[in-house]
Amino acid sequence: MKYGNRSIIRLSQYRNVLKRLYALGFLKVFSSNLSDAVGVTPAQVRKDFSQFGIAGNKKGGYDINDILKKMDGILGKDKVQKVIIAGMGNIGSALIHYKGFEKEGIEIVAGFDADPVKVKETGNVKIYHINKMYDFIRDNNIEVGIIAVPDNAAQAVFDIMVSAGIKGGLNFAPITLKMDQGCIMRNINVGVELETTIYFMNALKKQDELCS
Amino acid sequence: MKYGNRSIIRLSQYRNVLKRLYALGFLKVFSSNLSDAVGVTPAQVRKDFSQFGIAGNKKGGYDINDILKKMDGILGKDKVQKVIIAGMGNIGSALIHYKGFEKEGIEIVAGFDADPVKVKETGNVKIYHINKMYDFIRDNNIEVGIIAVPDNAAQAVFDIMVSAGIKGGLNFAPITLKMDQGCIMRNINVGVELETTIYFMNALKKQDELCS
DNA sequence: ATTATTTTGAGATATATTTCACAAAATAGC
DNA sequence: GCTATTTTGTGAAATATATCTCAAAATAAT
Ligand SMILES: NC(=O)c1ccc[n+]([C@@H]2O[C@H](COP(=O)([O-])OP(=O)(O)OC[C@H]3O[C@@H](n4cnc5c(N)ncnc54)[C@H](O)[C@@H]3O)[C@@H](O)[C@H]2O)c1
Ligand SMILES: NC(=O)c1ccc[n+]([C@@H]2O[C@H](COP(=O)([O-])OP(=O)(O)OC[C@H]3O[C@@H](n4cnc5c(N)ncnc54)[C@H](O)[C@@H]3O)[C@@H](O)[C@H]2O)c1
Repeated sequence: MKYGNRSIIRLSQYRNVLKRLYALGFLKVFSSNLSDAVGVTPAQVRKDFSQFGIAGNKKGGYDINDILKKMDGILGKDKVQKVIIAGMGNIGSALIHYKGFEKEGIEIVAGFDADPVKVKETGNVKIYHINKMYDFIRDNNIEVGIIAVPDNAAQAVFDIMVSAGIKGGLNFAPITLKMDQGCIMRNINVGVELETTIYFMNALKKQDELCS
Repeated sequence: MKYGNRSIIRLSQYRNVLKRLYALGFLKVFSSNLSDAVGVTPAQVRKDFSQFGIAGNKKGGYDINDILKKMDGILGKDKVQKVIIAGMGNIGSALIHYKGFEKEGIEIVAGFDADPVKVKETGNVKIYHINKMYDFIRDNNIEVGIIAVPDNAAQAVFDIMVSAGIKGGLNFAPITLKMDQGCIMRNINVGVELETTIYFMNALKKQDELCS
């Protein structure tokens, strides 16, 4: 079964909310509760769930524990996913120090950098020189990589990742990586996000001016 | 004129590529060049451009300088956009130290944090205590804010931002902010992005197994 | 000057995504 | 047990987004 892009994004969001609800002691939830929390319509929630084969109880809503299990299955949350990061600058360090991934079953296992000053092979999560990345990926069967190097280094670093066995991950560099099928990278371009937001802010302002 | 969400995102991407091309001395570009660089189809580029009222020359392609001017107009790049950040932890510091926004006409003018240790009212971009944020936004007519505080503080901090005059920005906290019309926040949820990527990686793997 | 080639521009078509609308099921109240 | 109420589940309709196709324009070649 193949699900839509958007549906999977929302699935992950639903799951985050549900885990919090469950931790608070809640046992069931209505589509309208979830829709409020995630910022979509109730119909969207029900449509998504129906697509995922997640069933509720008419009048009784959905059983949180039940649907969390189903979601974990769909998202492949049965095993911890090991992730590496290339580039230990601003973004790379922020990610490697973030405590929030662990409880999502995502473990950052190592960082890599070309700058010897950044290397730190002691401590909790070790930072190695970039020329050790290929072997590390191979030896530890890493499949997920994060690109946090400057744009001009991104493609080269990514190519090494792929040749070593990386199958996907995130790219923070403001370029579009070239890759073959069989590899899935998602771009996070903060600059573009900001520009886009500012555009829609301006558009909204103009619209308001027209109405008044 | 109202443009689609996706088109504006791509517009910002096209613009990034075009600025690089122009810096390299290129004067014109074909839809297929741009589509390669941004990872879309040439038809998509032309459709977007036609929607934006950006015209090219049949056989000669598009004049980079020309269309950059047009894009700047659409994206409101005539003036520098001042931005503040709430939360000077991992993500907040990464953003405030990033040098790449300036050349996009985006200026991070201040950071704010509840932790007195993080406050640093000397230096290039100053970091103030969060209780100075309201006045700062008011006094400096700031309209764009970035939320980089923990999830449980995000809504409260955002409400202060809005009451002081913020009209939009980015939210890195993994929650959906409640807001009225007239305000546009874009969520950047790294955890969700990673989960989604991993899902599609697994889906791709399963598919490959079937084919082989 | 004529012909061949390239590339845009846009209507038509296809696909993806969201919302609507309401019957059917489950529960609660009396 | 019967009735009223709530909420799901899902086709159908609406909207949004992307691709296809090809005539027309611009240029290059001969
Ligand atoms: N920091 C931000 O807020 C921000 C915002 C938007 C986009 N980005 C993008 O994210 C990426 C990282 O940004 P940053 O601010 O962390 O940059 P940074 O300069 O702080 O860090 C980059 C790190 O990569 C290392 N590096 C350089 N070449 C390398 C190579 N070939 N192999 C391994 N490591 C190498 C550098 O030594 C450095 O430590 C950049 O592409 C940037 O454009 C960052
Ligand atoms: N760092 C990451 O890689 C990452 C990844 C995904 C999501 N996030 C999200 O981004 C946000 C920031 O993450 P982080 O890693 O930078 O966290 P962090 O804990 O490093 O930083 C948070 C900062 O906010 C400050 N703060 C707390 N309450 C505040 C308040 N009421 N007003 C002002 N400041 C306050 C803290 O003092 C701290 O400096 C969080 O919501 C987190 O879930 C971060």
